[in-house]
Amino acid sequence: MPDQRELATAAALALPRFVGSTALFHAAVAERMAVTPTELHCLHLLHGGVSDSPTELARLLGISTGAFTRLLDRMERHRLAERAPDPADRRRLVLRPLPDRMVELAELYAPMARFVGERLARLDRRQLTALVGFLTDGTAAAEQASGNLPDVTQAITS
Amino acid sequence: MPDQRELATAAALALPRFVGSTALFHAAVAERMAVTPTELHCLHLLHGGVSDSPTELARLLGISTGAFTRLLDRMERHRLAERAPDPADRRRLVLRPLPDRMVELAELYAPMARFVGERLARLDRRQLTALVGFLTDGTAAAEQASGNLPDVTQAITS
DNA sequence: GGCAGTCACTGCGCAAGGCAGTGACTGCGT
DNA sequence: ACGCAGTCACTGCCTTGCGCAGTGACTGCC
Repeated sequence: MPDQRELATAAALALPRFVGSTALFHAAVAERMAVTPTELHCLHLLHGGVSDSPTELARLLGISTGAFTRLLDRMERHRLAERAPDPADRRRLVLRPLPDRMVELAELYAPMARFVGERLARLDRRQLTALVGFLTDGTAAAEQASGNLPDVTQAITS
Repeated sequence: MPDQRELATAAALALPRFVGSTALFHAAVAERMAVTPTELHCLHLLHGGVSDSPTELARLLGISTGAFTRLLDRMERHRLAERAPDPADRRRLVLRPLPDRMVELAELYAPMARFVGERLARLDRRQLTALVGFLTDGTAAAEQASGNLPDVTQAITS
């Protein structure tokens, strides 16, 4: 019977592996759809309503706006998304996800979606709250940490 | 006050964002160390004792063995790891992580490590158990699903 | 003792992405 | 009103990580 401390250590070790294997799964799905992982990632952001702005999406994907233009070219060619003019600002674009290949996508994600669904259904309120809190705060922490990495040339700020 | 169902939905939505932002954070750390994200990922697997075999690591990283050879070249050049002959099988190699840049790495990870540590310390046993279970089972599910994706050409298996 | 299988490795080609520059457009300042 | 700095998506050019297919070295099974 593991104590609190051992559990925390186990969680800290399991976390990076989970992220790694999940990323690999995404890559496998992308390959099956004859699409790059970045395209798939962008499609998720688009479909999730996170943003529809090229510049913002490029930032979230961690690529330059130049690279994002080609990414969009590919996504249109693969019928994943489409460009639309922004009536409020003629410099900008508004991106829209296309439903074309969503069925295919949902099918590929089905096993994982089922796993997540079943696993979450087994948790009680307190456990779910903890999980959601950890994930959302972790997302914010990761985003903030990405843009504000400590200076490795300095000594450790004990 | 969200009910069980809303919490599960929130978790399902928060999960991919967490994975995405974490991957982006890793990429930022890698860039700071003048190293590719794949090198960093490999170093983690190596340092975590997951495996020290080139073929196995290539599989875990999702790249070919040929690409892994160049990856190793870079990692040796960057003083992240080194090759060593396997005395039991002269075809094989045994890889060893080098401690050289570990301090730098730990420093870059410090903010996230601190966040994770603090967040986990706030959870009770039941919550931690749920989190660890979700992560470990999720890792296994993702690995299995990667190698066994459903066939999208077939009709939906209602 | 031969032989299929596996190991790390290599030449070649591809394509995703960075960088720097471009034209179109915006809104602020005077 | 008008210029001007800033921002938008976009475009050549280049680098580079990776896949593919083939190679020599080595293993263990008949």
